[in-house]
Amino acid sequence: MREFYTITELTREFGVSTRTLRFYEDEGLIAPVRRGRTRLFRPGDRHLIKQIMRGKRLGFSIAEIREIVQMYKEPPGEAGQMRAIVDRVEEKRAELRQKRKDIEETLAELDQVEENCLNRLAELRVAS
Amino acid sequence: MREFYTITELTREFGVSTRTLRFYEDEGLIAPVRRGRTRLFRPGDRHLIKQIMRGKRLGFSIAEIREIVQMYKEPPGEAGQMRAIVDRVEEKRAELRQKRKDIEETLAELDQVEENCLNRLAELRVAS
DNA sequence: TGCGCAATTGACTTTTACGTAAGAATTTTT
DNA sequence: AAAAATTCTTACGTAAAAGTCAATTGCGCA
Repeated sequence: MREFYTITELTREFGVSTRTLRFYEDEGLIAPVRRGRTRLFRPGDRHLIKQIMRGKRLGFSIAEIREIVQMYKEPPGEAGQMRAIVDRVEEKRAELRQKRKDIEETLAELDQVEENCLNRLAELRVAS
Repeated sequence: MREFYTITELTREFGVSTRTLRFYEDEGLIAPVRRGRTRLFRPGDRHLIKQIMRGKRLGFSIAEIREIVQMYKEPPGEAGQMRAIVDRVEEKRAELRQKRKDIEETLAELDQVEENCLNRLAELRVAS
């Protein structure tokens, strides 16, 4: 695994602009190290960006994505903190399950649309 | 099934404002009938709103949602049109499958987070 | 050492998806 | 009928998530 990535390498890989990655840094989602003023992205940063993109595809806001990635990296703390995290994890899971249900329903309706189209095509073939 | 719903009935059911429903009408997502100037929403409109909310939860933009609901109601046309719709349906399905994959991955990572927390809690209990 | 390219910061702009407020018209309630 | 509530249109405002532009800065290299 490579030690560092430049910002443009990652913009190409993920199909985003440099502005976007810098914006995510401003927002506290990633924290690449610097050589002088130039950002150097490590594999960990790259993986974080992957998680951010996933969150974006699922329609989570930056704030929500921040919450999620913070859960990933929360250091082992005391019991109360642990329980709080477990609770927040369960909340997010509930949201994700809702989204999954929404997807299944939408897929089912699209199946219906396709079937109607194919039936219609069959009719046209008979009629002609 | 009721014949008509008022705008506030639906705002309460779906947890949105009247502004939002009027906005969706401006955007061509719904087209309630009128009695005078007042909007009357039929069951079909209500169902459309349900689909819109699903789209929103999945992070689709208004433009994307418009595309989807238009596929639902496209009237039976000629063969070329049918094939075009089938293609667009397949595109949307691909997007939805990607989202579903994103959900599975996120759920798996959240499971991991929870497990770490529970392990940590167990450790704390032993140590005390 | 001078050139060009990539990277940086900062400021301003844009788009999306509504929120909010004003004022008039209708409808409903008392 | 008068008061209260709902709805309407129109218009301006705003937060989030970047896009765009300008003015540097620094690195690789011929």
